[in-house]
Amino acid sequence: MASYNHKSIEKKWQKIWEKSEIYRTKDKSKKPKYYQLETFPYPSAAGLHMGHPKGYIAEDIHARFMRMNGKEVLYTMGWDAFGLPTENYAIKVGKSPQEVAKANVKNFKRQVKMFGLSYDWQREINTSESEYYKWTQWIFLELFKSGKAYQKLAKVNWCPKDQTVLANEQIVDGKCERCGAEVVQKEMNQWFFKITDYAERLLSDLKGLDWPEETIKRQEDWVGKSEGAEIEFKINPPLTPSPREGEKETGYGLFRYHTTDPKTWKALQGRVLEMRKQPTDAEEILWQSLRRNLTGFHFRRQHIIGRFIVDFVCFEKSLVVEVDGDIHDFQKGEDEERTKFLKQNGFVVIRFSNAKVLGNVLAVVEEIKKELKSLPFGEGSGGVIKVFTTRPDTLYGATYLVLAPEHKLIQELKPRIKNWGEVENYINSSKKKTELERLKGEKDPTSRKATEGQRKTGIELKGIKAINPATKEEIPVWIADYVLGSYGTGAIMAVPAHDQRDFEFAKKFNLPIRAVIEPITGEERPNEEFRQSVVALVENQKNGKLLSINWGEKLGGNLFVGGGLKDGENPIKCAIREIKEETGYKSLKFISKSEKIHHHYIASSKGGVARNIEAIGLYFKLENEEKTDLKLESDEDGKFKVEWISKKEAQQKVRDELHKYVFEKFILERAYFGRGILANSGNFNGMVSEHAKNKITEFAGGKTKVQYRLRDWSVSRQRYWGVPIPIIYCDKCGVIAVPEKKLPVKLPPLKNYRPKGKPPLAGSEKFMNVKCPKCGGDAERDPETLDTFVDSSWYYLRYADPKNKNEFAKKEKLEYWLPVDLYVIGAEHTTAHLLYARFITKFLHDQGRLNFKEPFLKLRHQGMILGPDGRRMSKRWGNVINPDDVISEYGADTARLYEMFMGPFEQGGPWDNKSIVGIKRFLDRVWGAAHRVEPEEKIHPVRKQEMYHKALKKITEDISAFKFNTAISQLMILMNDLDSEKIYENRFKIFLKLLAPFAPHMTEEIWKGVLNNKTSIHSEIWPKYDVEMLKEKTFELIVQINGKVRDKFEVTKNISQKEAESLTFSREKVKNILGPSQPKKVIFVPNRLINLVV
RNA sequence: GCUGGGGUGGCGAAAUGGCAGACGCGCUAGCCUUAGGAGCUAGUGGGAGAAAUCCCGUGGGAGUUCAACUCUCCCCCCCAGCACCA
Repeated sequence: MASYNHKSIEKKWQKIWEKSEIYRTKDKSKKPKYYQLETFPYPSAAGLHMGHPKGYIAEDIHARFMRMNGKEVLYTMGWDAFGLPTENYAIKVGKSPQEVAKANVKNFKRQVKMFGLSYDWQREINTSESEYYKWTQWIFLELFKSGKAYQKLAKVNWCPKDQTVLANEQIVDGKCERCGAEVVQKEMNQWFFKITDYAERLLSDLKGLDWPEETIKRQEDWVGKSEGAEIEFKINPPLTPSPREGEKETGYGLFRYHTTDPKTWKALQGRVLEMRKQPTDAEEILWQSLRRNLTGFHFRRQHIIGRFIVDFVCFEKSLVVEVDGDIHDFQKGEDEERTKFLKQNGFVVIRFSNAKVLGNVLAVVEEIKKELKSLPFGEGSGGVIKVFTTRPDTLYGATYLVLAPEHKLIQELKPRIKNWGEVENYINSSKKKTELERLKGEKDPTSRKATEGQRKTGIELKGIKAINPATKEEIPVWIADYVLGSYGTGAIMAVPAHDQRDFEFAKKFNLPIRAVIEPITGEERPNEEFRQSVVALVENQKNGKLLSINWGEKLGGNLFVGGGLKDGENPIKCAIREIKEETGYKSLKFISKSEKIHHHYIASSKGGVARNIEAIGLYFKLENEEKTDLKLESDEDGKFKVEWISKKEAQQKVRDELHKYVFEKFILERAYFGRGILANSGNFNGMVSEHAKNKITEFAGGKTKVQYRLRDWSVSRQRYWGVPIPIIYCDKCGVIAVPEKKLPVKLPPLKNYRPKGKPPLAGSEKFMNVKCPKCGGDAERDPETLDTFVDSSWYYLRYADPKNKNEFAKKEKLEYWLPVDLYVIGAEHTTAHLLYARFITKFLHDQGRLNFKEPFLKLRHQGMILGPDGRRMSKRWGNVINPDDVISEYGADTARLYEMFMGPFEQGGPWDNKSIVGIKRFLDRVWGAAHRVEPEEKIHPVRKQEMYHKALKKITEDISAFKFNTAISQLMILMNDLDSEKIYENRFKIFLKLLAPFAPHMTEEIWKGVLNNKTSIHSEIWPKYDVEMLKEKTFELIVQINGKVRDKFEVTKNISQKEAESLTFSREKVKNILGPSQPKKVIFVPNRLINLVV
C-alpha cells in the first residue's frame, strides 16, 4: 500500500471534478431545490487565513450531504469587490483599484479552490463588474422612482481619514469601523434609502424565521420599537403666528430643506411663486462658486434652503411668497419691506451687493456657509413643543421639559430667550463634547460609571415656559444633551419621580420632583385582608449600617422593621412604636417618607394568609444606641434576630419586594419606573398605569404613537471605488434618473482617485458632463458612489440568474431558487447587512418583482477561529495561520475535518497546531483500512447492525443540525470499530459515503482508485438507516440505590417492572448493599433504569 | 448600566431531568524500531485502598425531584452587542 499523497491526489480530483462539472447546478431540475448561501468574501490584499474557510467548509459538507439526499443544490461563490480597503491599499501601493481588486480576487479564488469546495463556478459574480452593478444602479433607480431613495441635508457621520460618510452601522465606539479614525459630524446633502418605512415589517416578519435567537433580538433592538404617545405642550406666552386649523401636522416647517427630489421642488414652487429667469453676472459667479465650494448641495438658480433664501438668486426684480396661505407680492424696489417680512416669518435673509460678490466671492461663500451651519434642525414648532413619551400615565408628574441642544425650536425662540449667550455657549460646547466625552471614557472606563449621576448638564431657557396640558401649570423649559435630537421629537417631558435620568437631572438642578405613581409590588392576589402599615428603614448615624430583622430563610430572610397601624395612629408613631417593640432602639430622628406602596404578599409568619397592604416607607436615623426593654408580640417571640447590616449586605439579603423598594428609594435614591396606581393626577387617581396611559393621552389632546430607533440608510459615499449613483442634475429639469437603457453608468478609470474633500469622480469632466436625458441641455452626473452594503443587499438574488443581461434575474428562476434555504454568515454581520438585505427584498416584493418577503429562511453563524494565542488572526499579531501552509502539510481533507472537529460550529476558539494530528491519524487509518477490505461478510452480527444504524442516524441528524464535531466523533467511533477486526466491503462502503462530504478527496480516491467504482462517490445516494434495526433486543439496566449507580446488567428489552425488580433483587451486589431491609420505594423507568429508595 | 451567550479533566469538548467526562489532543507505561516529533497496545477527573470497592466532583449558595451539568431563585466571573432611545 502506497502512503497517501494528499498533494497530488487532491489536485488530481479537483481537476477532474472541474472538468466533468459534477457540481454544475441545473435550473430546471425535477429534484427539489435547496439554496445554500454564504457571505461572499471581501477579497482583501492579505488573502485568506484559516479563520475564513470555516463557514465555507461547513456549507460544502452540507451541500454535498444535500446532493446525496436528492436535492438540486444551488451553492456558489462571488466577490464583494468594491470598497474602501481596496481603494486605500491601491493608493498605498500606487496601483489602480481595478488592478488591485483583480489580483485579490485571483488570489482568493486560488486559495478557496484548494479546499475542494463544490461550488458551481459558472455562477460566480463580482460586484465591481458592470454586468453586476448595472443592476445595483437599476435597484437604486427603482427606489428613487418610488420615492424610497431621496436626498436630504443631514448631519452625517464623516470619517476625516477616509474622507467619506459612514452609516450608523459602520461606526464602532465613535470610530470608523475600517480605519479607526474618530468620526465627526458634518452637514451634507445626502442620498438616503427610506428603510424606516419598513420598520414595522422588519420586526414582524422576523417571526417564523429559523434564525439564532440572538440575531433576531439584535435586529429587533436595532429597529427599536417603542409604543407611547406624542403630547403637545403649549409655549407660554404663545407664539405668533400660531398654526391654523388643520395645519398642525406640518406647522410651517413644511419646506424646510432644499432638496433635489422633484416632488419637493414642486412644493417649493408653491411657496415661492415667481422667480427671475436670467441671472446677473454676479449671481452666475456666486452660483458657480457655491457649487464648487459647498459639497453636498446641488445648487439651482433659485435656491431656498428651509427658511434661508439666498437673496441674490430669487428676487432682484420681484418675489411672490406664500406664508400660511396668504400671498405676498413684492415689487422691485420694495427690498427693505420684503426683507423685514421674510425675517419676521423666520426666513434667514442675507444680502450681498453685486460689487462684493464680484470682488471677493469666497468671502461671500464663507458667510453663506456659516449661515447654513446655523440652520435649525428637528421638528417645527407651531407654538407648541411636541414630546414623545412611553409613559403618558405620568403626565401629571412632568415638572419641566427638556429639548435637545440641536432642537430647531431654540433658533426660533432665540429672540425671546433672555440668557441667549449662555444657551449658545451650551449648544456649542455640547457639539464638541460628544467627541471629548468619548475619548475620556475610552481611557478610563470606570470614570463613566462613577460620574453617571453628576455628568448630566443642561441650561434653562429663561423667558420661555411651557404649559403642562394636564395640570395646566407653567413649567420651565431646559436644554440638555441627555436628550437626543435624532430620536422621537427631540424633546421630552421630564418626570423626575419616575425616570432615572430625569431624576438625576432634577436633583442636580433642584427641579421639582412629583410622584404620581404609587408602586405596586408583589404578586396580585385576592385581598383576604387589607391593612395600613409601615416599613421603617433605620440607619445608624455612627456607621451607616441598617437595622434589620432576620426572620430566617423559611420566613423570608432579612427585612426591615415593619408593622400595621393601630387605630388612630399615624405612620411615624407606628414606626417608632414598632422599632421600639422589636428592637428596643429609641433615639430616632425622622428624615423622610415615601409615597403609598401597594403591596401584595403571603404572610408566612402569620400562617400563609394572602395580604394586600398599603405601606408607607419611613426613613429614620438612629442618633445613639440606647435601648428600652423589649416587649414582643407573643406570636413573634424568638422567631427573629435583630441585626445591623451594611448597605451592600442589604442589597443582597433583602429579598422582599416591598422592603427592597424602600431600600432603593431611600438609600440608592432610585426613581420608580415600574407600574402602579396613579396619585396626584386629578380625575385619574386610583387608576392603574396601563389603563391610564390611553386615558391621559386622550385627555391631554395627544395621540398614541409608535417610535422606532431605526434611521434611514445613508448611502452616499464620497469615494471612488464603488457604484456610481445613476443620477443626473439638470438646471432646468432638476434631479433626473439615468434612463434604464443608458445603464450601467460605468465607473471610469481615473488618473487621480485620491479623495480631497470632494468625490474623486467630480474631477473627471468626461464623466461629469452629460446631456440631460429629458431636455437635452447641459447637465452633470452625481459624482458620489454607493455604500458597498447596497451591493451586498441583493447579491443572493443574482446567483439565481447571474448572466442575465435584461433583468437583475429572471422571474421563473427567482421563483424556483429563492428564498435562500440556508445562510451561513459571520456573527459580526448580524445588524447592517441582514437589515439592508431584508429591506431590499421587501421593497422588490412590493414592486411585484419577488414572491417572497424574507430572503433568508434559515440562518447560522460560524464562530471565529482565532490565532493560537487566542487573539484575532491578524498580521499585526503575527498569529495568522495560512491555508497554503496547512494544506501543504496536512492536505485539504485534514484541514476540513479539523476545523469542523474543533468544537461546536457557532463557537469560536484558538487554532491548535497539535490537535490537528488527531485528524491526520484518523484519515491515515481510513486509508489503511481501505487496502484491507475483504468481500462481503456472510454473517451479520446483530449488535454490529444496530451499531451501524445508530451511527448512521446520528451522523445524518448531526449534519442537518450543523453539529459537525459530534458527527465526526461518531465517524471515528465507527472507524475504531472497523479497524479492530476485519474490514468488510459492504460496511466500509457505507462508512465511506458518510465520510465523503467531510473528506471529498480521499473518499473519492478510495472509491474509484481502490474500490474500482466507475462513478463518483459524490453522486452516490446517502445511506438510509433502518428504524427496525435501531430497536435493540436488549439493553443495560442501570440499578440505582438512593439515586446512586450500584450495578448494571444486560436484560431483554421491554421487560416489566416486576421482572426487572426480581432480577435486581437477585443480584449479589444489591443484596450486599440492601442487607435484610426492603426498599421503601422503587422507581422503574422502562428500558432504562431502576432506582431503589431505601 | 441594559440585553444576549457562556462557566464541565492539563487542553478542545460530549451528555431527550436517568451511568458526567463520548471523541480528539496531551500525558504515563509497555511493544516495535538503527532511530523517532512515526506506528501499535493499555491506562489516564480528584482522593483512599493491595484489590474488590468506597468517598468527593459540572463557577458559588439555596430550592424542586426517587434522580439535576440539565429545571427555579440568588450571587460571582468571562465573552459579545448596545449604550442617556424618553
